[in-house]
Formats: sequence, structure tokens, C-alpha cells
Amino acid sequence: MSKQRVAITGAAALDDCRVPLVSEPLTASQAERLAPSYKALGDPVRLRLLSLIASHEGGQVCVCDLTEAFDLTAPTISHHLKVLKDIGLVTSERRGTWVYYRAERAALDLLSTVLSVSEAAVA
Amino acid sequence: MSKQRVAITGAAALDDCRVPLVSEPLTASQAERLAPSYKALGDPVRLRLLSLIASHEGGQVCVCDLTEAFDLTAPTISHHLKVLKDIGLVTSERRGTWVYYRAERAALDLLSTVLSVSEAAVA
DNA sequence: CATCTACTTTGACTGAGATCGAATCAATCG
DNA sequence: CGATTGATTCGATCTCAGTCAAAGTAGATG
Repeated sequence: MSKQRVAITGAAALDDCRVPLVSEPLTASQAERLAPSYKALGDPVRLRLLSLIASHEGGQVCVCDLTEAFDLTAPTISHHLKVLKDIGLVTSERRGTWVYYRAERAALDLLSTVLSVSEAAVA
Repeated sequence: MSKQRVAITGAAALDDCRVPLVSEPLTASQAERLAPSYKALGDPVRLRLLSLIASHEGGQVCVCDLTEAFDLTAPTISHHLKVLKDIGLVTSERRGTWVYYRAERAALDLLSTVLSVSEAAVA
């Protein structure tokens, strides 16, 4: 029950934001809820992490594989994954010793729609 | 001539980034060039500014109109507009005393494409 | 249960960025 | 040309974010 409310801090509450920003001005509320998601994408490491996860066949990637792809310490990678997770762009699942991350495509799609200009997206 | 090179600092050099990040992993170089654009969108004020500009009929908006829409000082709005301009999301044009901003839809479209998941965008 | 590996959390440091007031620049008008 | 209005730049402040080392947690394994 309260589980839903917790999500308000994260990615949820974006349901009314699925509108291209070129079609009508964002409200202050919408902008404040959307901005953190784009901010999360505003770091090169997180962009690559998300791309590595989202483009991986099987849809999930182990943290160990992600860490190897960067010249950064494990805590730093873990930090970036947490940012992506808190905002709802990825989810994680523990399997044995390993933790697997998966991309939340619906969240990505929403962020893409907001930036779209190709009138086809105008509901 | 050198005008083209200047753009490298800004939005240009993104030509090879017009690929959904779900289709294949971004390279470190691509991520480093894309991230600043999303970071620019990672502020509620800038998101609203861009939306106000991009959704305005006539395609251009005077700074004075933009400033009125926020409880912020003119220097702050000017700062945010500069960020959007430097990254290539908007352009500005002086007409008499007033300065008009216009959205650069191609830049928006690229950022939307990178986040798209609807396979239709997969070149 | 002790230990090893995988991952996360904590704390500290450092640099970046949002904001404002004051000063500056640009164009218009008396 | 002095003054006024619109917009940007500058300098300062204050908060936030990326990074790492060290410590902590969670399973697996002997």
C-alpha cells in the first residue's frame, strides 16, 4: 500500500507528463517532476550504464560486467546505478551473489515522448 | 567559416549520436557529447523555458515574456537561456530592444531519438 | 561458523551550478 | 547626447553532485 506512495519520490507521478513539450507549455509541476529524470541522464557514466543495460540482449546485466566497462571504482558505479534506480529508469534483482539490472523501457519512452517533435506523438 | 567550428563546443558533433541507446551501447565519446544536453534539460526552469519557447505559436518568444512566467530575476532567466543556447537547443535573435528565442527542433528530435524504444526509430 | 566474493553504504573531499544584486551593454527616444 | 528600458555579464554565496577509500551487508562455500 505504502509501496505506491514511496514511488512518488521516484519516477511515478509522471503519468500526466506524457506530452511533447513542443505541443503545449509544461506546467511548473510537470517540469519539476520531469527534470530529475533528465538530470539523471545528464552524466556520461549514467548514459553509458543505461545504454549498456538497455541494449543488452536478455535485458539484464550483472553489476560486475558494468563495473568492468569503466575506469571507476565499484562504489562509484553503484552510486550511479542507484541514481538510475531511484528515478525509475532501471530495476535491480539479486540472484545469488550477483545483482542484475534491467532497463525500464516505459520510463525511457516517456522521456522520449516529451522531447519528440514529430507530431505523430501528439496524442 | 570558423563559425562552424565554434559549434563543436556546443551542440554539434552529435551527428553520429542519432541512434537509440537501446539499440546498441553508447561509446564513451557519444555519452560524453550527449550528456551535457540532457543535463541542460535537467533543471525545471530550463525545461519550462524550452517548452514555452518550443510550444509558442510563431516559434519565437521574447525574453520579457519568459521572465514574467517565473518568480526569478532576469539574470537568472538569462543564465538559463544561455545554457540552452550554448548547447544548441535554442537560438536567439535581437530585434530592436528585444531578444527573441527560438527552439532548435532538430536538436530536440535527436535527444528524443536517442531515448526512443519504439523500434520504429531504429534506422 | 569463518571466510571469500559481490555489491552497497558511509564519510570526506572537491568541483560544478543555481541564484541574486550590482554593474555593464544595446537600442530607442526625448 | 543623456536617459530609459531590455537584456546580459560579473562576482559572491550556498547548495548539490561525482569520486574514492574504508567499512558494512549479503550469499555462497569450505
